Amino acid sequence: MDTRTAILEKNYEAILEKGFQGVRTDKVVADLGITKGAFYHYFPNKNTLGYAVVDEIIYPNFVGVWEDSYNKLIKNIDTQAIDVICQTIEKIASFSTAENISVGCPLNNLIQEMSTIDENFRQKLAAIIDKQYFFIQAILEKGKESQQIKPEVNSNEWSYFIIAGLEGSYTIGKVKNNLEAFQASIKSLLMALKSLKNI
Amino acid sequence: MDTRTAILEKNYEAILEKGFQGVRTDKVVADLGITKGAFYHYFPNKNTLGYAVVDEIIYPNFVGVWEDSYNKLIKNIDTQAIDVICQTIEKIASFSTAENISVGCPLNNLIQEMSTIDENFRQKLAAIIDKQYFFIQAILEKGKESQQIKPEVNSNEWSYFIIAGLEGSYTIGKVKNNLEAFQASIKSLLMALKSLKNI
DNA sequence: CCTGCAACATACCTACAAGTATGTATATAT
DNA sequence: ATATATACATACTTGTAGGTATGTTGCAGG
Repeated sequence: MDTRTAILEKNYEAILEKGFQGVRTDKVVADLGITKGAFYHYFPNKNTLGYAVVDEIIYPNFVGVWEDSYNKLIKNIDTQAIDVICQTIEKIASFSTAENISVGCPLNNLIQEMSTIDENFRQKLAAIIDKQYFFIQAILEKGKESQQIKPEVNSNEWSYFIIAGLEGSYTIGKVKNNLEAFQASIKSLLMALKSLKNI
Repeated sequence: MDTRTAILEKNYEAILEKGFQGVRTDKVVADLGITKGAFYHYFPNKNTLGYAVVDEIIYPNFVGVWEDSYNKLIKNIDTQAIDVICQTIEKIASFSTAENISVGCPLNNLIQEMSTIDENFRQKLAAIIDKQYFFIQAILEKGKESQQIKPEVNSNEWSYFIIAGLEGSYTIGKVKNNLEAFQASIKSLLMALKSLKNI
């Protein structure tokens, strides 16, 4: 792996543990056997590193799953839209374990920490939410078109709420350091979604 | 107002703006016309100030609304449990404006920023969530007892999910710096809650 | 009236995070 | 073979956050 990628990924891990402001880039890259010089060769400053982590690691990770699900739905036209969403949520949730639940959701963490104090961060993180929203809303609209979903369901409101429910569940799991609480919250989210189905 | 309270409240405001780690306590108290000496007279260190903010400001604020609602319900026995919850959420949400939505939820912010890097913070913040959970679950159980709520509703799962939905909605509003997105998400939460009513 | 403590102010210290300046080895092009 | 750029390492600088040490003032109690 090239050095720049290694720096990015190690810092991503460090951000998960300590938060962006808590990261000491020189100590992080020391774990890679390299020094400050290498870091500042690839990144002009710490903030730029943070932006790169968001754009190159978090964005593809957090948008990709929803994009995949959307593609799955339009290819497989008889698939239930709500089921696709539920499966995606279950897939996302399955990455959480009792050991890692306390780190929370990387996206959520950065939003809370950085979006008020750095406008660049805010915009880049908002772009991720916007893309997630885009695909979820498209899925919901597909479901409404094919009469799988109740017509009174507002896809705009529900798209935001699905993201909110997910992120909020991470918050619960993180602060309680408890996987069961996270999963309990997710279960209600899934149940609420199933109630949107046309009977 | 006494000096200690003034220090607490000013720092609370600063934490909202900058996050706990971003707060410079000496600059904060300078706005009060006092100096570092006063701060360290009342607090042994910065972390202890943070704990006091959580215990003395955030806890009563964020638990109080749910406690009030619970008390309202048990006094007024013909009140609908779900309606009480929805009204409480609406009340909480009504504090958010286009101007302050970017600040996010103080509780949420601190959880994301501090709960992984300081176990004391985590426990104090978790205690708030636990109390909220306690009252919400009690309200849901009351509703189930009096057959206002569908029997298949799991009050444990839904209590967490209500908190998650609220906090997650704040996250959306904060990162998008957009009150409408926050309110849209809240609307879905309210709709989901109403679907729990026995018909 | 004087003693002692509460309630601050002022000045100082120390660690360290972020960044800079410079050096050097290796590869590549000419 | 030489020049040049890339990819780092090393050493240094600077600002400042957090905390300490030492005043100073005023008032309450004996």
